[in-house]
Formats: sequence, C-alpha cells, structure tokens
Amino acid sequence: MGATDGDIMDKNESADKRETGTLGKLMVLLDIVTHADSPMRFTDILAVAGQPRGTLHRQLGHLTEEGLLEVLADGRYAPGLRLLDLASRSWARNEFRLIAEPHLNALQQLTGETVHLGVLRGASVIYLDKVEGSQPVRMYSQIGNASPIYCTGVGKAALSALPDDRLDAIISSVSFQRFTDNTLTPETLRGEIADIRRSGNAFDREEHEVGIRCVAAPVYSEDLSFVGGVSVTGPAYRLTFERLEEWALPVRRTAESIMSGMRIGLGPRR
Amino acid sequence: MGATDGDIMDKNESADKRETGTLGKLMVLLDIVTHADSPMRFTDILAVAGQPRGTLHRQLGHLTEEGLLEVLADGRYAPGLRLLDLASRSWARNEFRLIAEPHLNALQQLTGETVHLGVLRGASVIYLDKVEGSQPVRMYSQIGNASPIYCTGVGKAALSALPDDRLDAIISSVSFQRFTDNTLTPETLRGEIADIRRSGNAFDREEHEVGIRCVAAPVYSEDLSFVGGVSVTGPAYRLTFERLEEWALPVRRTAESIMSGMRIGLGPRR
DNA sequence: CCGATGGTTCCATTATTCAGAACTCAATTT
DNA sequence: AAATTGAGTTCTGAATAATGGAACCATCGG
Repeated sequence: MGATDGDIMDKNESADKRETGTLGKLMVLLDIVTHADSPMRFTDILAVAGQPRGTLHRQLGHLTEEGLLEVLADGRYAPGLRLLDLASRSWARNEFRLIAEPHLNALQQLTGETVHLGVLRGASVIYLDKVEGSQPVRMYSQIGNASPIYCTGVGKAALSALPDDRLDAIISSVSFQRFTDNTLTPETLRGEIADIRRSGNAFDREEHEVGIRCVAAPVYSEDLSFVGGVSVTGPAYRLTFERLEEWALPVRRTAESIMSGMRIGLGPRR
Repeated sequence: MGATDGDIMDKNESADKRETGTLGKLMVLLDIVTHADSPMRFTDILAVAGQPRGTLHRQLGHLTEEGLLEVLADGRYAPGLRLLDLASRSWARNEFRLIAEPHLNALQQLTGETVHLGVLRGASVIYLDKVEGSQPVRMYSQIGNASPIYCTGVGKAALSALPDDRLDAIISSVSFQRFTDNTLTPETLRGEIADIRRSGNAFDREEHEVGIRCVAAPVYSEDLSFVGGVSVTGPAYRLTFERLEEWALPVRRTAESIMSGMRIGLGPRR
C-alpha cells in the first residue's frame, strides 16, 4: 500500500497520461487557466485544450459552478476564489509547517533575515512558509509558489536528500533556464549536490536573482515521503560569503530541530 | 435509460442546486478533508461521505494522483500541495487585488493599522489581501480565509451593497453564532445594514473577537458581479470610537479609489 | 490460530461524459 | 438592410468512465 509509492510518475504538468479519468481532464483545464497571464476567453482555452466545443463548455461550466474558476463580466475565465479557501485550510493545518514554525521564527530572530520553508513537489519547490523581518512587504508573495529546483537554496538542499536515481530522474526532466550568470547547469548541479551532501548546506550565490543570496539545509522524513528545506535569504551586500558561512550551522541546526520535531509530532506510525 | 421524460421535480428556487456531475462528488470529498481538524483515515472519510468503499477508494486515489490530496506515511489523507500552487497563482493574478494593492498600502501608511481586502463568496467573506504594519507576524493567517459575514467589517460592508432580496437570501441561509457579547443577530444585522447604507461605513465593535475593532467600506462592481470591502482593523485600546470615526472617511475614499480603478482596469466590458 | 478492523481489487451494470452538429445572438461587412 | 462572420450555447445518440457490491488481502490483538 501507500507507504512508499514507488516512483514519481508525472514530473511535469504536460498533458499526456491521464490515470485520473474525468478529474484529470478538468485539472488540465484548471492548469491552463491558472497558468495564463491573464483571464482567457472561451475560444482561447478551446485552442489550447484541443477539445470539442460542447465538451469544453460543459467542463468549464462545472469548474465554474464549483468556484474553481470564475467568469468575469466580459465572459473571460479566471481562477476562482474557492482555490484560496481550500489552500488556506490546507496551509493552516499542514503538519510539517506547524512543526517547523517555531524553529523558523527562532532562526529569523537569530539572523534577522528572511527565512523560508519549502518542500519538494515533482520537480519544483513549493514554499510553505516565510518569516520576514520588519518590512511591511508583500506576503503570500512566495508561499505556495512553485520555484525551480536547481537555482534556489531550498531546492538544492532538497535534491541533496534524494537517492541518485530519483535525483537523475528529476534533473533529466527539468529544462534548465539561465536566470543569472551564476545559474547552474545540469552538470555543475551534480557537483553542487555532492558538496551539499558533504557539508550539509546548500548555497544560492545569486543563481536565481542578482543580488540575492541564501544558505539552506535539507529537511526530510526518514522514508523520504517528503523532502524539503529551510533557508535564510537576503541581499548580497548583507549576506557576504563570511555571513553565509556563519549561518550555515544555525540553519542546519534548525533543519535538525524540525526533523526531530517531525518524528515526534507525526505520532507513532507504521 | 430513456431520455429524461418529464422532469417531475423542479429546482428549488431558493437554493441553487449543484449540477456538476463527477466533479461535484469529488469536491465534496475535498471539502471533507480540508475541513477536518486533522488528517483523516479512509474509514473516517467513508463514514462521512456515505459512499461505497470501492467508489470512495477510487475517488480518493484520483484526488491523490492529482496532488489535491496527499496520503501521509500512516495512510491518512491530508490536503495536498497542489492546492497551494493553484491558489498562489490565482491570488497573484487576481485583477481586483492587483488594482486594490496600492490603495491598501496607502491606507496602511496613513492609519498605521492592519488593512484588509475581502470579497463576498456565497455567504462568507474571503480575505484577498492584508497589509500589516511592522510586526513580523503570521502571514497568510487571513488570506484565503473564509470568515462569517455578519460579524466582520468587510462582511457587513459587502452585505450593504446587495439588493434586499439577495441580502435576505444570505441572512436566512446563515446560522448565526455568538462569538462575543456584541455579536449581531439576524434582526440587529438588518438595522446595521441600514446604517451602513446611510453612512457608507461598516463597523465591527468587538463583534467577532473581544478587543478587536474595525471600520470598513464596501467595494463592488456596478453589476454586482462581485462585492467586497476594505477595512482597517486594530486593537480596541488603539481604535477608540473616535479613531474609528476619524478613519471612516479615509476608508471610504480608499474604497472609492479601488472602484474607480476597477472601472478602468477591467477595461471595456459587457 | 482466530476474528476484527482497515484497506484494496474485480467486474457487470449504469450513469456521465463525449463529440459533433445545429442553433442563437450580436457585431461587421457588403 | 441583408448577409456574413465570430463567439458561445444547446442538443443528440454513442462511447466511456463511474458505480456498487462482494470478494480479496493485510495487520493487529488476543
């Protein structure tokens, strides 16, 4: 049964295999609309979805009826509010996040920089929490975001926890995009992973965004049923390389605290 | 299966009935799991859902496969991470929120208190944004949350924008829970709504939580395709009744700015 | 070893969904 | 003004996926 679900099957949201019947088809539509830059008209969706008009019409109708999509005044489709409601519940009760929360706060206090908690999903990292300093900044800006795995501290930390076969599977499934001069390539990434496994820390040296650095450490369950990471992020002028080294240990400690919290917190299992 | 000869029973005229086929059934399950206080076992869900074992098994399988649910190591079901991803996209691109954002920031600067943006969905208010002062506080704590409509500033403000028939429909569909001594009842609520329509401002005088007050104003589109509100919230010791009055106008102004932004921002419609 | 409890698989039956065409409605073009 | 196009909606029998019931595996506790 489901303890170890074996292998990761569908890495990306490309529409090819549907093992999920009707739901799968609807989720493809939902993805199309949520990934769009702006609300889409019926015909726009029709062109991408490649379904008969009548069928698409009913499907969109159902999604709308359920609040997963919404129809704007001009007839275009946008993601619905029901998603926010569902997600906020999902987030609020997430055990991993709840357990991690106090440790994240402590780390934020210690470093004064922004602390992130993320978890691996398919070939992306999804941010589960973020604790900032005192700036009245955009919240939610990161939480829930799916980010590339090869150029974020949390992503690389998470990767380092995986066995080689899953690592390879993920690396080969991702298309590497060059965000900055320092962004890694598939080859350099493997080297990095080795370093991370040795030292216990992943670094992001302006690989995703110029001027932003971070130091991270992996957090994972014994059975690898989930894999994630914690990180401290900040502007390059504050996070000098010495600083990064200085915080490497506290970050690892935080990761360890979270992991031991998980072993207790999730209760007796198996 | 003969075609649907004569429909014997008409739709219920007061409540909208859901005709969403398979999706509807799955969403019910998703709701069950996301509303639970903790992850549920198969049997727990079985008891609530009232479906045959085999059916439920497949449905949960599909939801899990799509990442809407996830099975923990011990086999229990919890909301999945896919929801966060979907919601963050939904949130990030929400036109209403994008248009409102600068105005919310301005209001926060002016008052120094927490500013909320919410929108009516069914008989609840869903918070779309929140701008806080400088405390490093829980983010996301409100965003996406569905809150009762009769004891929050934003909720009452939103209600005041509705025509009486829709107002009645909502009021009669909600069960009023008494949170504090000041929580309104269906009868007092109607009086309040009249006041709000007159003055343009809704107040929450510790009706939801003792020690918390707020002043709000309605924000809505001409055609009422959506209805929401903005509010300034804070602790009672800072938000004296004089203060509330003082901020009533700025809050209304903010609401108006957002509405005029919407008229332009959403472009030509209809 | 037995008998619970909790979860999974199979398969004929049945209800939903599908596809494609026909239809409405408005805005443009001629 | 009539004709044409574009965008969206509503019908159908036919195809497909969902259903429900029972039989089938695990574990666990005695």
